[in-house]
Amino acid sequence: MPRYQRPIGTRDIMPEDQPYWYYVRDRARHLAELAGFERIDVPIFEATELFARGVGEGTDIVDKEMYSFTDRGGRQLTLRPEFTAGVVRAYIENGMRVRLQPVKLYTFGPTFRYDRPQRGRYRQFTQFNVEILGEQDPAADLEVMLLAWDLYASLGFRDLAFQLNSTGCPQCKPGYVAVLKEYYAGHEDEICQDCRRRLERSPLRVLDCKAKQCQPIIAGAPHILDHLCTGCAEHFATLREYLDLLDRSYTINHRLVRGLDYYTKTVFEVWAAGIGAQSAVCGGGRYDGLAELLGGPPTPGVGFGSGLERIIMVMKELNVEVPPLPKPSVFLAHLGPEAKREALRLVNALRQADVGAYLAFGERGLKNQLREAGKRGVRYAVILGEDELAAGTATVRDMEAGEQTSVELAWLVEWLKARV
RNA sequence: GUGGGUGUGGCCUAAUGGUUAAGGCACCUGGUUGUGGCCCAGGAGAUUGUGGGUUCGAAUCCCAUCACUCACCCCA
Repeated sequence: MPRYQRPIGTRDIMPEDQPYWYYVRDRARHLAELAGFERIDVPIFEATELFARGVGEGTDIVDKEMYSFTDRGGRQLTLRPEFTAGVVRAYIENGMRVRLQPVKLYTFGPTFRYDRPQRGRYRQFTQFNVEILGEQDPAADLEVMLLAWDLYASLGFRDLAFQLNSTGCPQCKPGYVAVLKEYYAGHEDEICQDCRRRLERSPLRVLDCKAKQCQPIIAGAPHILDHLCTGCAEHFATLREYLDLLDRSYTINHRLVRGLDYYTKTVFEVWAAGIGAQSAVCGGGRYDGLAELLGGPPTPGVGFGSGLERIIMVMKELNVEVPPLPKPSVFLAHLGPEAKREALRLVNALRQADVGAYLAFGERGLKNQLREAGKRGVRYAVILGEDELAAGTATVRDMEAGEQTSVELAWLVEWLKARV
């Protein structure tokens, strides 16, 4: 056992996995920019208070999953458990309300939750995050959902399953909560311990309880969609109409309530197989009250976060191929001190000409150097020895064909550039 | 935070409680002087996660601990 190990729930992303990461980030970036989203980067840590308020006391994230610490100046800070609170903070702090509205932002980065790790869940994970701030049009909800959809589709996901619900707004949510509580009052002794607690702290969460005994109760529970105010009902109906218009199928999920406090109206998740017991690769929704809650001007917002580790896990499950990362296709072998000097000059000239090249280190036999060239997977091995130097040439070996040709040193860079 | 499973060279795997912990992949060297891959030969690499205990004797049994893993809660 090595003396030092990764902290629990963290991972090393090895070179052989990097092609997935490059590809996914590139696709996400491309699609976001196509839709007019601009990149923003916010700090990895923020004031603890921001998340406590923004995400909400009483949520699991705030109650037991935050990586919090006190810095040397006595400030209470927390590694971000999600992006939205920080992005909204940046919107307010940088006075982005004076910009052309809405402001459409995307970002990537590590995110932290102190959870017990399992398949598809890590303490440090990576999110792709998208937000539209300053727009209440259901078309904004649609845009955000389309981006998620198109990203997964372009990454090779099949049978996309969108789960959709509305959680109402401060106008209608309390009324529904009252109805729900009343309904549950009649089943007090049939539900699980956790749900009894949930009824007090965050009543909507009883709806996604997984305990067996609670299932029949949930099945008979009133639907929030039947209790939305006119505004929320219209918003939801319009969003559905738009989704239908664009042929994006979704499932109305009355039990989808999401774990964070700030959601209003639209909530959605994207489910996928292959990520262990978790099902969501993406979760998001509308949060019209969040900016105000954080001390900013009233600003409607909608967005989502998507976990890249889970995306990549699904891609591997589906055997999605990703393009390989570029690497040199030339290897410079040399025999003798004079040849090594020439190799040094050449490797530099090649790279200046934008031709990737490996240099053989040390002083070794040709056999040894060619073996390395083979293992590095290059197309051409350039051999510089006494004979070549005397003739002012290099021997270029095509490693695939096994054929060699003599090329004048003066032309070598050009010769290789034309072929790689 | 709760529960189950698992820890043997870099990776994968073997070893009825009984010699010096075995093999494969990968790695290194060589198979004559300047030619890779295939093949052959050889080499290096492990105080069996750690710490205790039982035993004449422990990779193997027991306890603890750490880690990994799967699941619950919840989420990405």
